Amino acid sequence: MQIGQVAKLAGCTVETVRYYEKEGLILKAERQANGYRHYNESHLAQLVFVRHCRSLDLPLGDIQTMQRLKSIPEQQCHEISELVDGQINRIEQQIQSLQQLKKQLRTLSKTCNADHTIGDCGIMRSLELPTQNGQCPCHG
Amino acid sequence: MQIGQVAKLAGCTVETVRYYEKEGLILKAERQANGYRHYNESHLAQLVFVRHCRSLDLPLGDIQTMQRLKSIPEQQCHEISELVDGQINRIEQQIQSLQQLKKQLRTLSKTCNADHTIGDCGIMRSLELPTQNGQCPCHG
DNA sequence: TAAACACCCTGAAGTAACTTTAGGGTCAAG
DNA sequence: CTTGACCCTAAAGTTACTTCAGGGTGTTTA
Repeated sequence: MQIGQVAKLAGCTVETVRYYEKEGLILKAERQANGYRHYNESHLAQLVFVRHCRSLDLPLGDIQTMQRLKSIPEQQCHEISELVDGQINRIEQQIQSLQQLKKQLRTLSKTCNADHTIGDCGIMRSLELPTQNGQCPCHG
Repeated sequence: MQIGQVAKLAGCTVETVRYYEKEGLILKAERQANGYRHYNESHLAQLVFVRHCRSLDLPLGDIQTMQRLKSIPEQQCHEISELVDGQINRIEQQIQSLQQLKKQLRTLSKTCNADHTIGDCGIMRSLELPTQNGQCPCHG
């Protein structure tokens, strides 16, 4: 199969497939006589694996590690769960900081609750204050 | 004041200050005889404004717009709240997708709850499945 | 007086994971 | 024989900085 088909089956673009090949995340495709890349089932499996990991936002470096581990199936698997758990922790931290951001933005938004001019706008006034020492409503 | 001081007061690095100048987010600093940048209170105010916006993760483009608006204080301020509300929406979407990610990762993590080898690891097996049509536990 | 040290300068490259652009070749159908 | 759908490469762009290489300035201290 050609790159367009393998990309479609894996749910990504052809550019992404070429990018993964260049970065060594999937094996280099064989070439047809005309120079087009040719893919088989095992290429597709690799690509599906990478995309599955990326759908969980695992970094490409972690995916490389996963693939290395996959090639030694007799080894104990704790490294795998460590990678996944590490990702869970990162995601949780991101959620926390986004929730704080949202709270701050909501507070800020409320300082402009009426129809008025920019010169009188509470949002603008707040943004002119430093974020330290609780001088502004959002970081108060 | 010199760049190191203004950076310290605004809570960022000198590199960031130079970067903002290059990008036109703050006015170009005057230069001393030795070529060092020289800052006054209004430079500091600009920098504080930019850093305040950035602490809310507003994109630099939005901050540019904010500054343009600040220069026409007689205009109605709805554009300001639109920018802030747009940011709130983006943040909320990010939180949503991160929470889904977390759920998927938790589900995945549970498929490896015992001491075993990589060849038998439920995580690895799940990652080999495509994410569409609920064939894997995490995207089921 | 010279060395050490804390500042400052520029321009370019690096970061993550792609995406976009520019410029072009291949192949089947009409 | 041209149109349209495919494929190719290399390089630059995306975001908001950070890091690096290489070098100047200014004060203090031995």
